[in-house]
Amino acid sequence: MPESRPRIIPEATVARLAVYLRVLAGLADGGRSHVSSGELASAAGVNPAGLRKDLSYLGPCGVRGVGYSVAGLRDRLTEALGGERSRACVLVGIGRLGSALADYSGFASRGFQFVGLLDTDPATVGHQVGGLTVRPVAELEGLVAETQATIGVITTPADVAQTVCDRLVAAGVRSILNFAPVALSVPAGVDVRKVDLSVELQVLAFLDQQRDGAPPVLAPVRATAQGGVR
Amino acid sequence: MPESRPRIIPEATVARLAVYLRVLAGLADGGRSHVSSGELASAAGVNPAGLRKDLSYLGPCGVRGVGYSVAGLRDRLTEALGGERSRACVLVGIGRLGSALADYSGFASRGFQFVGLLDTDPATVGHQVGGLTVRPVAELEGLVAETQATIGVITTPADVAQTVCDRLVAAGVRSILNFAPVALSVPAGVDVRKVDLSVELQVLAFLDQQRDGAPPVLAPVRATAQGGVR
DNA sequence: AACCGCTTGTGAACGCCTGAACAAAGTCGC
DNA sequence: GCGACTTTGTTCAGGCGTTCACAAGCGGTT
Repeated sequence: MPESRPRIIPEATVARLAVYLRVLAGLADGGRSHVSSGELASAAGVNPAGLRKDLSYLGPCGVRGVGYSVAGLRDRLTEALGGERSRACVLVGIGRLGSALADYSGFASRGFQFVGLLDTDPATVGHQVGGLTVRPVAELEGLVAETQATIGVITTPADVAQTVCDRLVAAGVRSILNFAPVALSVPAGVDVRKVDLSVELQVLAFLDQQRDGAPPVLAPVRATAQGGVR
Repeated sequence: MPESRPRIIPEATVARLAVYLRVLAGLADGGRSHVSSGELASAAGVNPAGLRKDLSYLGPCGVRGVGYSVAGLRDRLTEALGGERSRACVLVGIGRLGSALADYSGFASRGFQFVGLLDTDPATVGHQVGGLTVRPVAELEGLVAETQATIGVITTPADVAQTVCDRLVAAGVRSILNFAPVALSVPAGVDVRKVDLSVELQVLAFLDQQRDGAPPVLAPVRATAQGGVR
């Protein structure tokens, strides 16, 4: 069984696979044993054909005429997305947002465990957040080396995000989730994903304005925004 | 004056315009009067040619041989993205994440003002968060009608997100930012943008594993830093 | 006034992703 | 045991977004 990696999986597909996995976990808790692509796609908010295409990157994993085994597909997706093993994450910048993330149970339940919380503010250092003690950023390098953390989450103000990022990379972190509103530059071999909250709101504001200002037919209106048809 | 909206602006472009606007605001504060597309693109983490194409949707707004006027471009982007006018937002679900968002200064500075915080938990209702008092969700309809809020932010648990969404839409909200890990279904004419934090982490975990497990040539590695958020 | 360098704006090619139609395959009913 | 129905997996075409490359235009200089 050496193969099973014939082609590479597009990043957009990987993101959707994570969504399917979550839906499947819910179905498994509900006692369901099988699902069709149509039902799964409806729950995930995507097109059934696209869902089947996504799953086909993993090789055949359904039964024609029946559908997909909930437990079987869940296990295969879990393995494809990185396995069960817990991944150590370091969080830098324990403000309001950082505290919320440190407490967010949705991470721990998916195998992501925060092993260190760092901040520069002496008033914050020492506090307990989500079961961990906030430590000074000076301990960043030692903490990463000690815990073998592979993921860094940056929730600092924009002006120090690049510096923090550089230190994380130098310490060995190769995956970074950035909430600071700046474009981080990193060497090749390091992945960055950016979440920009105010940009999301601004896009909504634009769509709102466009709707009001241009009543005549504009873009071909999506029949359904996100959810399933019928 | 004939409106200058000959073509529609792709959503991906709109998201980047918001980023450019933020960079320009920083440059204006720094006293800069002009920028080139190369410098602006570098600061925003995109390709210079793509940036020029994005800006071209607004019509010619630069001077050849010189670059873009910082203040002029900032004003034009501001207008294109919805103007200066403040937009009223309602936030439902005042947990850790909701509280963090209610306090986030990045929203208010861009014209987004929370006019109502709602929660079901009696222990949370009545608390002061970000200068507002948390109110029970029963007041949702009245609040939206009274404040003419156009944007709703959902930070509730997944199982009640759809119900909250339906009530927001029925009350008149036409733009929704969803942090709950479910696909919301809405009628045509309502826009939903979804932020899924655990999916972001899971994509990073996948890329990490792929790097370790498949040393042979994979996808053409981006030379520059920022992968992008589609 | 004309030239030259610099930067924008745009046209075209490339690649990726999405959405729909078709064939393969397995199961249920008789 | 055989036929028909259901559902997957795949193939094909279409659209969208991104990238490269070049012509057009403006300022400064001689």
